[in-house]
Order: sequence, then C-alpha cells, then structure tokens
Amino acid sequence: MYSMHSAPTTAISREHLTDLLRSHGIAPTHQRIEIAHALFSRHEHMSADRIMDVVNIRHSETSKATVYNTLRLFLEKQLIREVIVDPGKVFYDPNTAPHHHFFNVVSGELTDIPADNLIIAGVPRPPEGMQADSVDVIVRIRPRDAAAA
Amino acid sequence: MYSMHSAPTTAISREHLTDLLRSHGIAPTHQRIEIAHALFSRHEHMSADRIMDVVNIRHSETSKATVYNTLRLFLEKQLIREVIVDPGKVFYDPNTAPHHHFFNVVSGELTDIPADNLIIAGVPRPPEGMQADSVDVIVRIRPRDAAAA
DNA sequence: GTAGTTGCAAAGTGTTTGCAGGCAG
DNA sequence: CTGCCTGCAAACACTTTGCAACTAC
Repeated sequence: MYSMHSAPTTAISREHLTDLLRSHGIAPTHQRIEIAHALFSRHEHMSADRIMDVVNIRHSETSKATVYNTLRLFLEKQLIREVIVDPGKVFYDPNTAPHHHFFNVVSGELTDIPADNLIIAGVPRPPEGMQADSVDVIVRIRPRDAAAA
Repeated sequence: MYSMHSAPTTAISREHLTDLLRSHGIAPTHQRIEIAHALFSRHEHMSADRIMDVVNIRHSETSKATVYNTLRLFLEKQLIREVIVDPGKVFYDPNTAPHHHFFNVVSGELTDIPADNLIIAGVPRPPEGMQADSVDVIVRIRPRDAAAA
C-alpha cells in the first residue's frame, strides 16, 4: 500500500522539537516528541495508523489513544493540518504553508503541490455571513494504464 | 445538523429515471429508482445515511446494504460522483458536470461552485506515468463569528 | 498534592460482506 | 430455471471516550 520511494528524512533534534511544541503551547512529553518526530522528520503525509507503526517500530511506547489525542491536539494548536482525500482515513500534513496535493487514488499516496505556481481565480464570494477558511485543491491521479473508477 | 433551507426539488418522473438508469447500463429496479429519485429530485449532496432516511420516509422499503450497494453501482456507472470533504462520511453528488464545492465545516453542508468562472492555472504536470483524473477544489467556509479549528 | 498525560478496553460511526431467500425474464 | 437483487446481521476499519494509573512539577 505504501510505496517504497520513501520521502527524504530530515534529521531533527529532540531539542528542536521540544522548542517547536513549547512555542505552540504544547507540553513536550516523550510521546508527543516521538509523534512530532515521526511527522516532521519524514516528509510524508501519514495516517494515524501509520504514525502508530512508525512510533512503535523499536519498542511499543505509544498507545493508539495517545496517537489520536496527540494528533487532535497538534491540529488544534495548528502545528499540523489534516487532509481529507480518502474515504475512511485522515492524513496529517506537517506542512502548514499554503500548498495543494496530488492524490494517487490507486496507491493512496499523497504528495505536495507548492502553492507558488498555482493560481485560482474566480472563486465566488462565500454566502452571506460566511468566511472562507481555506481553499484545498486536490488533483486525483492514477497510473496511465489503470482503469478509471 | 441539516439546515432547513432545503434545496429546491425538481419533479422527475419515474419513467425518466428508468431511462436514465438504463442508459447507464443499470437495471432499473424499484429500490434503485427510489434512490435515484432521492438524489436527482433534490438538488442536495447527500450522505448514504441521509439517502436511507429519505428513501424510507413513507415506509421502509430499502435496506442499508442496498443503499450502499446501489451508490457504489451508480458511482461505477458514472451516474453520480462522490465528494470527500468530511472525515468519516462520503457525500454523493448527482451533478457530474465539472464544478467545485463550498463546504460549511460547521453545519456539514455542501454547495456547488459552478466551474464556469473558476480558473485554475499552474497545476504541475502529474508525475511520470500518471494521469490526472480530476481536480477538486474545496472552499471550506464557516460562519463569520465561529472560532477557527 | 494537583493538574495534566497515558494506556487499556469498550463504545461509536460509517461502510462492507456473506449468505439465504426472492423476483424477473 | 437462472441470474441478478435484496435484506439481515455480522464483520470491518477508523476514531473517540471513560476511567484508573501514573508522572512531573
């Protein structure tokens, strides 16, 4: 399901992560640092499930409940974003800068499209009393030979 | 949860729906016609759940399994589209013409943005060997006073 | 101590499946 | 008769919750 061309990992020190959490008003516990590490060292869009796996590769340190609670906390504190593209599972995106996504509907893989070059024009004003919160662009892609739908 | 400003309904005859199903290679059974009627007479984006309710308002005629099976069939036969915007539930869209969506993240309500005026430029070419399948634009909106996230 | 955090297991939601019975051609 | 449809209930995948034990200051 998850292809092998694993995104580049970036060495990020625990100290840096501790600061990052603190600066977002999050108490830097061991589990939270591990989860943050999983998200920020891999440049990958992960599901809660996958984060569970990554965090517990060496030895089981973090429970499912803690993973979900922590992800919700990170979301509230705007440390990460959620990406809704797959019925039935949410992806978490450590990149909070404006950008969009390719979603490979066959492999379930999600990759970034920088917002730089992309121009969206002519979006109507939101209905009265509403404000736009975000604009998500998702380009669904598939291998050239794969059957549609 | 579902606001009261119910979208306009359009009278659509059972005969018309029968033809519509046939023209998409779908055997027009009673339940399928009812489900198609729910989708096409209301100009609304409905979840499977809501379709269940609508179809069974008068008397229970259609099981959950049939609703889900039928929606999947309609999807395969390209009679409808699915819209993934809400973690944990899929919306079905009877409008297969190119268009985009406002998603009210507070009420869960989904409304159309015609594709006409909307211009998207600068989408990078899909990765080698991939083809773009669709481009979805989702503008998340909320009441002006509602707290973010 | 006290407030906040974690883990477990149970509950919850939305969706899919296995299978027996039914209906139409 | 045969093949497709339907309904029921059980199974599933993902996420949330209740609560007791724990940790850090």
